[in-house]
Amino acid sequence: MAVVRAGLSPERLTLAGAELADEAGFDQVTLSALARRFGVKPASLYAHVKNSHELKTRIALFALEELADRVADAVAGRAGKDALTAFANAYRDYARAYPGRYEAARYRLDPQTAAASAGVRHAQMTRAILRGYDLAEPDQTHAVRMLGSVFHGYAALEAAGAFDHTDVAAQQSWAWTLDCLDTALRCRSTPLTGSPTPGSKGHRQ
Amino acid sequence: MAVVRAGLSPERLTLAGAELADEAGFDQVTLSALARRFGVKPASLYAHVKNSHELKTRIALFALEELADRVADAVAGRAGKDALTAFANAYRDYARAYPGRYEAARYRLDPQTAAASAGVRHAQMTRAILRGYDLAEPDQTHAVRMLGSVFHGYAALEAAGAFDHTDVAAQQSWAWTLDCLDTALRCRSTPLTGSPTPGSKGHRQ
DNA sequence: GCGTTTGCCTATAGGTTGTAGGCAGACCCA
DNA sequence: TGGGTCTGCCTACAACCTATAGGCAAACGC
Repeated sequence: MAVVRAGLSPERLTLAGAELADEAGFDQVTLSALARRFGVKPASLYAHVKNSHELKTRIALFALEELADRVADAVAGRAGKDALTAFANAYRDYARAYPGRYEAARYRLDPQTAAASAGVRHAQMTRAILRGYDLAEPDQTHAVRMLGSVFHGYAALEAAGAFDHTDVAAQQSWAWTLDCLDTALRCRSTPLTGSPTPGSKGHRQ
Repeated sequence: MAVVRAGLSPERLTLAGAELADEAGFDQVTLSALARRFGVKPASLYAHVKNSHELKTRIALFALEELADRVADAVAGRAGKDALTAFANAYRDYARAYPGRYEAARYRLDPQTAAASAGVRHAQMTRAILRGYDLAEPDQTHAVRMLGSVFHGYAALEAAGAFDHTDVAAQQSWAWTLDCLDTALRCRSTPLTGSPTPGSKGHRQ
């Protein structure tokens, strides 16, 4: 019987796990299922990943990185509302195209792992977007959190099917929401002179 | 040996499951763990709940109901921004006080179960809040989704510890966000007369 | 008191996690 | 080319969770 090695590696396991997550859900990502996918016994995987938690952590880090790359691509060369929209769409599109990976990206990481993850790039890019809105600290931090909440919340609710029961397209609500955020952020901008009137267009860049 | 019946019932199992979720996380809610909590064998629970999925569904429905009750209490007799803040705080406070139940409330329900759940009350109450902002359809639906996204997103990110790394209190960002939402919604209101505020592109679908 | 129902039990099977140790092909070097 | 080592996947096993089937005794109705 020709014994052919499966060619396992942490990277291949991570990628296959991400694919499995997209197909069956992140909670279905198990070492047994992954072993079946490679035509291998479960115990063999322990030579490449320490345990189930490490595998999931690797998938989470991979997804965070991939998402950050896409967002970075999307916002390159854009500013203001244009950048906000590009960022938001890249985010939502990823969550829709790769639901399992997106779910993985929300896997709880221990603090130091999180600090070394692409999660920090996400925060940095969000701050970059906000440069177009002239927000001083701590308002900028507040805005980072608000945007993160909206993006994640929308993706999560949409994925959960929460928008399926009403006959209004999720796409339209998304556009409306982004428009609303842009307006709100411009209202909050701190122009060098003049009164902060609602709807002031004092954002540079 | 005095045989004392444990007094199991679907309701007691649901409540105990909710408590277990708050203590150890919703993913740790297992029939075995629940059986241990009652000093009973796992198989005994199958006389009261069909399987693990049904138990989790019951906990989810319970949490949705409980959360809806709290929100209803909070918004009673309030309107406008006052109501918005009360709604939002009731929501966030619940997520912080009962993280496991809140997680359970996001458990994926099949469509008809969801339609019969307290989830519809949540949507109705959100619409009630928005009566103070004079939004015509489909803007009202858009706003319902945006608010839901922010509330859920903020609770989820906060629970995940996403706000722990920056030295700005989550409470302040929360207040800022609510203020921002109030402003944005007022900008979007459709007064009987007067010019649309800058930033609104007359999106009436 | 008798029969039925209720409530939890034991026994059992299958699936997933994780550890320990074995074996053979692949690789390195002389 | 041959010998030694390393690598990669294996079997075996123990523990835990889910789920089903069937048993037994207390509780209940009359």
